[in-house]
Amino acid sequence: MSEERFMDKIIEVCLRRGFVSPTAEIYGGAGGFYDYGPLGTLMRQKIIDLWRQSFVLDEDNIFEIAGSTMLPESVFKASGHLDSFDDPLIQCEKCKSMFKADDTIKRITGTSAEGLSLDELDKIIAENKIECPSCKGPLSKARDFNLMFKTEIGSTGGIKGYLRPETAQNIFINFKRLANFMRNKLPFGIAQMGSAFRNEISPRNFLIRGREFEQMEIEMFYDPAKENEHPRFQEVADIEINIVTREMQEKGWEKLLKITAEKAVDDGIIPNQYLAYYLAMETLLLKEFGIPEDDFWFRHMQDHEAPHYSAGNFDLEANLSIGHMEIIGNALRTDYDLQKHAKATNSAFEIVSPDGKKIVPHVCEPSLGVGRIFYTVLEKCYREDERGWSWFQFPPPIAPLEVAVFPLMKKDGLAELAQEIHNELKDAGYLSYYDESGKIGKRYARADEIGIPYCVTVDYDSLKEFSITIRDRDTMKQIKLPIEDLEIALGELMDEEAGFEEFTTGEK
RNA sequence: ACGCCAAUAGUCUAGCGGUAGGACUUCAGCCUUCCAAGCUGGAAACCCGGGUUCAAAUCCCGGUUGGCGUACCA
Repeated sequence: MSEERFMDKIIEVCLRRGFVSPTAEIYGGAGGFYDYGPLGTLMRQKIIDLWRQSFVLDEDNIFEIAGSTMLPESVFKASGHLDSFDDPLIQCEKCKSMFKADDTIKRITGTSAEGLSLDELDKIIAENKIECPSCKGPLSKARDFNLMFKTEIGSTGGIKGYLRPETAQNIFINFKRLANFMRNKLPFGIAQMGSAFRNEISPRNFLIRGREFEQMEIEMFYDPAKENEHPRFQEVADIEINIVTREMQEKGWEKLLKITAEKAVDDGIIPNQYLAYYLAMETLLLKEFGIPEDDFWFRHMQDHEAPHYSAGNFDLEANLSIGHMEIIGNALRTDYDLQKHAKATNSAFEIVSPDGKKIVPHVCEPSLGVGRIFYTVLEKCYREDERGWSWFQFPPPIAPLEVAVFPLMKKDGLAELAQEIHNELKDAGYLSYYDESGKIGKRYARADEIGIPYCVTVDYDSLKEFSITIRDRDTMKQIKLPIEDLEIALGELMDEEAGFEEFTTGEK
């Protein structure tokens, strides 16, 4: 029997407390699909909102769109996804290795087998007596191996459609309109948040690899001749980021390279300012989410690991209980996609610069996985200590519920006053939760378990002298305040303008 | 995708041919003047389909889902 995985503890809380559950569970489920429950939805939204604030709304030259998840085949023909996603595969019956059928045939016979049907491929393999390239075992029949979900558009099925395997293509195919909207002035960025779909062979590891996943993405278009003139680079120049270079990977690394964004660009470790800008921004965002800075880093992907469109990826990997997992992809897509779509539609995807030069912009793409970040937050915020129950140390800005209001007991008018305070907090915009059942200690435990940062307790002093008590989730310490100061104090605590310590030492 | 293993209330689990049991949770009430598991009562489960059998949660077959290993993850 294997011992309990850390992930199982996280999954157990997720199921029990309404964070995440499998889709279509009552019908046996559907592998690789998950539903966010009541608390999960609240926290997911906060994660998205924080990304949106710092990556989109705070920028003057970035706007967000919401594109369709279904796109016609022509898009993926042009983008290269059909070629690299839709492969006939053969598997060795003996060693179970899988190979691309056409590649294997070409290697053995020297003639191209691209675009042949499965039957034709099988025929060639049989005629040439091709065996497993690694163990000489017998090969299975060729199987279509389609990583994209395919369907037909329209009742007669005249047009093939696919669920998008990445959100990015919506932006590229809207480029002309978007460039016009952005008044044809580089640099500009288009953001998008939404679902993408990949029909994974075997989805595993909960939210880490599902068949539907959400991405928060920006396509940042810039003039390649000005790749080191990001308008706001100076604001992040001094941010220290963790890097694992290709060289470090070859030697086997133990320590992360910690380097400022500016120095990394100057030293040629990160190819340009646009990419470095986002590595710094992501570092800041993940720290805001409560992920310790030593638990994630940017790994310069080896050439063979990078996607077909990428001229260099620095993927953010997190140190999770199940190993090092890619949480964010950062790609330099160059002008690959725009050129492909321009060619396929027989048009030009260009921006005319002030000096009259025609430029096909290059693209820097930070692509953040919502579910993966969500899961990483759960793992990194999970706590077990002497208090006897598990709890989540969510940073207040992403806590699914922000404050819980309890009457010490439900008699003597305490419940009524507590309910009133709860309603006022809701009116003031807090995600407040009211609970009067059972003993107070149990209610604290319940609140801790789902990471509510502050509990407000109404006791007999509240009736006598209009005071309440705020309990801090992290320290279990309490402070007593006049009721009228509650909203302001909570505001400062939630925005992390004031620490709980300042209140307890009487500085506030 | 292949191989091995597994699936019982919301959660964790006992049972392994003949009335499905516990713990936690939850609900109603009692108790309770600040950190879960005090009392009473209630609700709640054998993954799906087929087969064997007088009788299947239990045995067999298929599927689904999950874990591990290999593979895959542009």
